Amino acid sequence: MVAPADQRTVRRHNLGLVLGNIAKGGRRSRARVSTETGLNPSTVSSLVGDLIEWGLIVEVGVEQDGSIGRPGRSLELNPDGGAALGVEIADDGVGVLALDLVGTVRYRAFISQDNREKVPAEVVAQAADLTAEALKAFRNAKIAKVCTIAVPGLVARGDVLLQAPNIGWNNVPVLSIWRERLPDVPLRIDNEARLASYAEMTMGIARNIGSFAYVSGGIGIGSGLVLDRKIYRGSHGFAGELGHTIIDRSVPPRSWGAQGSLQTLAGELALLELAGLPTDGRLARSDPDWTGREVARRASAGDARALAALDTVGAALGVGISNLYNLLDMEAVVLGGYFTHVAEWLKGPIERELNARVNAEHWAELSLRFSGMGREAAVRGAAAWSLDAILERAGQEGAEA
Amino acid sequence: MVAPADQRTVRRHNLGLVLGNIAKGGRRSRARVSTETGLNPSTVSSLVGDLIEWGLIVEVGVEQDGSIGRPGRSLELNPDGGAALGVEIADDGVGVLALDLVGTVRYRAFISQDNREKVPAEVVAQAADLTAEALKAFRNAKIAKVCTIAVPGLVARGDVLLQAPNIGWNNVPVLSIWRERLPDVPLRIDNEARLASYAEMTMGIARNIGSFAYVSGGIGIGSGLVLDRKIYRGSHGFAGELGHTIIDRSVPPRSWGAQGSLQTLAGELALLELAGLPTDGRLARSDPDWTGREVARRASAGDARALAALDTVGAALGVGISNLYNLLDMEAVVLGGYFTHVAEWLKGPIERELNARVNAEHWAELSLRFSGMGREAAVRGAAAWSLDAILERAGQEGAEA
DNA sequence: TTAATTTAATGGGACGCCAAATAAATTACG
DNA sequence: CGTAATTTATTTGGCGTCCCATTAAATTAA
Repeated sequence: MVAPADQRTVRRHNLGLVLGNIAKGGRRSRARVSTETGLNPSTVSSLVGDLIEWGLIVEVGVEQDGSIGRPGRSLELNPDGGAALGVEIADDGVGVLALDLVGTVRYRAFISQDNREKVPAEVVAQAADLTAEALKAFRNAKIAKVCTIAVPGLVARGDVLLQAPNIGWNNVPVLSIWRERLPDVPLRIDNEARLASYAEMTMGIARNIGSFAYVSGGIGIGSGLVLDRKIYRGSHGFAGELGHTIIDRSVPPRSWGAQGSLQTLAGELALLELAGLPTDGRLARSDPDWTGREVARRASAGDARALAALDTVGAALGVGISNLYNLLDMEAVVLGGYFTHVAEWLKGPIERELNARVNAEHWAELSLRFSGMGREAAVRGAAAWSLDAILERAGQEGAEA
Repeated sequence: MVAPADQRTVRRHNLGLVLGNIAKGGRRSRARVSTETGLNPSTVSSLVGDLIEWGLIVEVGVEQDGSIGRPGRSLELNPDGGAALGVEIADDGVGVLALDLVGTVRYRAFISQDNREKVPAEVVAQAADLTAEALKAFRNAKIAKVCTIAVPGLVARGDVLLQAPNIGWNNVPVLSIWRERLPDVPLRIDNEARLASYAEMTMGIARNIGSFAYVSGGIGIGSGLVLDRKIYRGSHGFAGELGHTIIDRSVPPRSWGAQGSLQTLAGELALLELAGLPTDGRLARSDPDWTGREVARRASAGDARALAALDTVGAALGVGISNLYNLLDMEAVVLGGYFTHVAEWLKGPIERELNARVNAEHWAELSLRFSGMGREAAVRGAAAWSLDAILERAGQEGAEA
């Protein structure tokens, strides 16, 4: 069922257009907003007037670029107009990142701890406390706030963490725990890889790319799909389980995963075993960067087993990615997680497989990239997602009143 | 870049809303349109007035349902308001289907011939001639016409058929050949499986399903992805190559396809070989239903090799579909092509694999269905796609003038 | 025959965009 | 140094579109 449109619809749309133009393009005059959006100057004046009145944007002096004519009055998002919060619950700790409306970091914190041994409700409460702390970085207490939590598992209906195998959580009612602590901060929950992909799209290596997949290497292999500039979640929110995808049915099963799935062939444990390193070492220590760094160290030193392991893992990953391309025909794949530490050795075998298997390759240039955000990808994506929510809601709600 | 909105935007939107309501819901009064769309009765009157003036809808008498009050005046799409044409170029022939705006079939034809031996340009010309013939079924020559061609291969930029392995075509400039013959009929080209999926969504077994995949079994295995009620084409139009997806890297290569791809393991040729039937038999005869019917006949008769072959093929297909579910989390998969003829034997092994491999299965009910449209799926989808194009364009263009 | 009910059309008001005119602030140039 | 040129922002008026309230029309119920 599609909603009918009326004048308010138009206003809302154009408010969002102006706000988005300033948010994405940065400081600029009304005149520039007018030419870039295609809206009439007088309309822009009117829209900007509303946005200023609501405290979303501010006038910050005049533009002094020495050009002819009356100088424009610079508009900017009001930094104190809102708090965009991102929280990450990972196996090795809890992190928080707070952005103001301009996108500058106001607060950043990370508590290192092994969440596999913790009680889920306590960790969520901890995250809420950390968020409350982050909010102190904002003077005005009455501003718009939104928080997004990145979790390493499946989320159902946007409120319950159904399953997070790496930290052993099941059916954690994240939203209701949160509401007890911070009832006035709206919360959204989403999968870690999905939010990381959002970070790559908004401020990472996948800017200006319409459709891509972010593939994160850890004990499991998660992925976030961005199709036509929108996060794709699937009908029930379970999309992107690339690690469970089967690429080699005939391979004998391993102790840590399904037979022939990408994650048993290219996950951290596979790499460790192939490289002759103890797999229980990774499980014991909770540093997610250890495997990548250690294998990279050995490969640099010329360790034959490490090099062979990377070739094998890269080939498996290449097959998985070729399946992605053949199904979804994206423009790029961004690799994150442990993959980034061993990028130089993975690139070759992955591209070898892509070349052999992807038909579209002949016509379309597909691009393989590695994330540059390291461990922060998920929190940053979460905060960016919150920021978008605030801006979107602002444009909508303003038009109501 | 997003376009600014103004009053015309609103009018266009609401025109589309009214037109769509009548198109999808069938004959109804202005009052009903008003309550169902949420538009004010007076607004609906005004919109309907325009649509009638432009010849898109007509008033057909009054509603005589015996209920109290003044009876409504029935509105309906004007059957003679447009011609929606669908053409299919398959390996075994060329078909055409013409719908009027109400969706009733006005013309239907199929020329049986082996297109592998034909010159591509001639076949396209043939299709154009057939379309010209179909147009004679419409009295008014000045109505809106749109034609969509379904082709068994990859289409680039919506105008060139890049590659159709089953009929051996490459780089056929379909659109320009068409323009020489029928310059006044706008043409769209798309992949056969993609259009078949559209048919399943609009009038087939996938009605009311938001996200699903149509998987078509032939010599190759093609698929059409519908995500959130929209056909997904990918960045370059190559999405849905499920057949090229690797599910069993370790399997020895076959003569007819890539090593371990779904299509070498579950395509027609694999089934024939496993069932002990000659594969060159299928290639020689150009009846796409032969394999399915023959194997079904043997399986019904208790032929052990045929039964074993179906089990093997079903298992491979099950793995391929489980990969689809794990990646895209759809609500259903619709099987078409030769699969429909052997549905009863495939269902078991497919569901076995899904059960074992799809994680989401625990929470979401996924559904496996078989197409009921047979060979007509693609043409019907093509015609339906044309119909939608006409209606959409009508709403847009009307508002311009 | 009258009342009740439902449908469709009509007129007035409000909203929001655009276009044109006006005011404001700066540079360019004789 | 003063005027012209240029660009920015605002104001005013007109127009399109939707909604609301009213009226007219067409039917059933009593």
